[in-house]
Amino acid sequence: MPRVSDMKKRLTDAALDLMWENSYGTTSVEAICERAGAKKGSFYYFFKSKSELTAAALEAEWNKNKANMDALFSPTVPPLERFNRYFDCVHDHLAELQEKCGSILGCPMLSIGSEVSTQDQGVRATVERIWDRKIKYFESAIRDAHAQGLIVAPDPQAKARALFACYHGTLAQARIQNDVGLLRDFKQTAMDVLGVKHTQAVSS
Amino acid sequence: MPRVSDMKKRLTDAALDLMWENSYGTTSVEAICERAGAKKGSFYYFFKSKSELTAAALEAEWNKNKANMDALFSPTVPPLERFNRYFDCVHDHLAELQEKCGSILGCPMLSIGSEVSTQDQGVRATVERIWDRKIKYFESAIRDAHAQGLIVAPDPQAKARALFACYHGTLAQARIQNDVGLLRDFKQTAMDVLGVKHTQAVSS
DNA sequence: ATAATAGTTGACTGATTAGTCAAGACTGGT
DNA sequence: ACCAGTCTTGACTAATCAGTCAACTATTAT
Repeated sequence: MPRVSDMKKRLTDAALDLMWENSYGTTSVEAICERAGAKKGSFYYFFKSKSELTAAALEAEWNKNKANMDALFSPTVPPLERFNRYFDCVHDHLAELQEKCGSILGCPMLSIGSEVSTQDQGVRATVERIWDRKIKYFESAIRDAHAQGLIVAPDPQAKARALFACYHGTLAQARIQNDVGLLRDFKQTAMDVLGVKHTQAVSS
Repeated sequence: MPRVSDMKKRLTDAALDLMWENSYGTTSVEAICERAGAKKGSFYYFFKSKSELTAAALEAEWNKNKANMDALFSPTVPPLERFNRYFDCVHDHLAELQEKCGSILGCPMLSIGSEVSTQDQGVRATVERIWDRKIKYFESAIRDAHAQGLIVAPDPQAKARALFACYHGTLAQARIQNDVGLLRDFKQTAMDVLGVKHTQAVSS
């Protein structure tokens, strides 16, 4: 069997970078190719459309982050501490990206998903699928916190979805206002949403 | 003085409709003109770019909604009840739009703002400016609720910003998942964020 | 070494895009 | 009636876009 190529990965990486920093709509196939060092023919050898590439890029991003998520939300970590570590991790990552590109970029899945949701069911469904996986981390931590009496959450899934939505709203605001401030304050808001009894019980 | 025209309003209305249902990027000047019944020359008579039109459309939308916001957040209404009425109002509006176009559309300023934030400072700043006005309604209601001992919110502005972000996250999720469910449940989440003592104290 | 296969290339199409412009049409105040 | 000024028109440019294709090249298992 013949030559092997890392072009597929280069293309998905380039696409996610550009779409995250700018948007889905303003990221042209040409620009993706240029950043990936590919010609358009190569692009269409691997993907049959920009839409399909985007779905692949989001899945690839998930696979890159999964191990880290597993570590952050390890059952060996106290449940509320998992959230603190996760929020810190995202905050630090976005702050680092801000130094490179000058902007707080928020969550690429929210930006892309909101942009294409009424027009591209493939990408929309991919975002939904990945989010369902991410929410499971929240749900499990909430269930553990409830079992330990740290919070009252008779419906962990609903609570997880609510917190997930609140967090993504905060990420979106941080992007639009280009301000990490809200992100830093979110840990407190999260504890409010979770209904934690005594705030200062959880350290960072 | 010669003829008067409602074309400016027709154009901003058409633009907001299309951008809300689809996106900023996929809404072409041609499409806006077609819906408004204008030719491209008219468009560029009133606006010098799509970006400028968008800012004008968002401001026009604000002016359309302001009176309603003033009524919903009237100081004559019990403070926590203001939120309930506001969330109901947005919910009903989005549900009605869903019947027309098949999708839950979320908040246009979040969708548009997130899409253009790194590329169009004019539109970005417009979104920020309008949001600052909207947050004032939240802030005032929170301050009143605090004064009445319904909640503990020593920093009403921060609390208002946090709640605003959470709500917009929920709107974004509702759009991407095309599901009103989260929106219906948000009233409870809002009470959690606000730190309301007894949930059922507020009726709807 | 060679052939089957995976990957690459660049030139191409046709559609769509934002934005321009000069000429003309309509209308309200006088 | 008529004109100043507001608005409308349609044809235009030049750029960019997604996507196609046939020919080509590099690799690797045998």
